[in-house]
Amino acid sequence: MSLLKDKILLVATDLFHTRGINSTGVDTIVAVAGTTKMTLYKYFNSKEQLIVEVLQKSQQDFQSWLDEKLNSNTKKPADKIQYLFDYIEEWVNSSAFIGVGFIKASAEFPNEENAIHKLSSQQSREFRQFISKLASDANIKDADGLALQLSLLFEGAAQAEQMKRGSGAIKYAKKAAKILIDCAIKQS
Amino acid sequence: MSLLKDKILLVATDLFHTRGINSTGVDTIVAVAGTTKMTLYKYFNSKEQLIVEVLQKSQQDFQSWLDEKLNSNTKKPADKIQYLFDYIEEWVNSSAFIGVGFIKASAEFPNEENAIHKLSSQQSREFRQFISKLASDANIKDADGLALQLSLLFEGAAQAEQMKRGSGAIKYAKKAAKILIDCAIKQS
DNA sequence: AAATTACTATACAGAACTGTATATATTACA
DNA sequence: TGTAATATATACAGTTCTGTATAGTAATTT
Repeated sequence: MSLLKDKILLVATDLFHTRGINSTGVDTIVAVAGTTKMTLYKYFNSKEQLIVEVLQKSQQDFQSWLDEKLNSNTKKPADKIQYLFDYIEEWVNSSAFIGVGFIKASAEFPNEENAIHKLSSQQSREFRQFISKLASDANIKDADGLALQLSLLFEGAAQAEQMKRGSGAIKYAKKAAKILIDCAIKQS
Repeated sequence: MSLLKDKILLVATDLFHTRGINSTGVDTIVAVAGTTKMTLYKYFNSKEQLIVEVLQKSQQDFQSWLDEKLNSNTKKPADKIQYLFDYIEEWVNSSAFIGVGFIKASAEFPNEENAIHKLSSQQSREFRQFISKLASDANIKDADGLALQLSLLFEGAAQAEQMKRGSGAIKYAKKAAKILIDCAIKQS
């Protein structure tokens, strides 16, 4: 993988989050990345393709980080869901946090037929399925239902952080998550 | 209030939700509204002003509708919070529902210094305060905490509906809300 | 030394955007 | 009938946007 391609992806990710996707032109991206449009269009055949790769990389990076955190925890797999929001809180409160890509992208591309919207929607669904697996590993009966509820808290908290950085929403999301998990366990 | 101004607001609201704010030009708005740019710029001195008025009207309409629903319920004021998500569900599932304006706007204008972002953030805060009042009317101790949690569910569900219309997320948000409210009452 | 590869520099086509200028038509009212 | 207000039609200035064309530079490989 080229250094410049990485740099462009990095810069685009940051600019898309801080200024918005549609409000960020490729001219700005290459200027900040210290390269030219010719190079950008060598690695990405369109701005849409760049957006797609930014979204994919963002989600992969988050999932990898979260997987590692959950696996480095030596407790039983069935306990992982108990720690999910602790790690999400750590992630949201880290200085590197700039938002959840698929949430912003789905707002900027609301048409359900749009490729970027479809990708966002898929990423949201995959993350919910990931939570659902944690829930079923914990022998929770309505794993899908709990996963949906937790994903709402997650997306709501990310939304709140986007509106006001340092809102502290994630702290209350974590509390709510613990309550909902306890409740789901009791019914299993 | 002019009929044409109303028509422009109505059309802009719809287009902003279905195509995105930045992706909707004023030319498109006036074409769909059946008027001209000269008229649009007579009633709104800039596109930004139009966006602001669209957001304000959307939120006012929703709050009025919700207030009326809650007040037409003859039960004690202290019980209102129990019915909040029933009405939110009704609203989300209605055919008129096209999304929550301030959620989308804050995604398209992520800069916290931006006027539209500030308005979105304020509307989100005001809605949370509205829930908080319902909670304190119900003698809930940590009214602000519960209100924050419920607003996360609300915004998360609206987000989910935006990603996939008819996702059913609101049903599970309602269930989660009832659990969180019960839990908050027990601690009061 | 020649050729290939990676990148830069710059200009531009073509489209879309916000906002305005100018002139004209319609309607209401005195 | 005359005047004012309201809306239309149309053109355009000026900017920004994506994507490409063309030419040149720098480094490495054969």
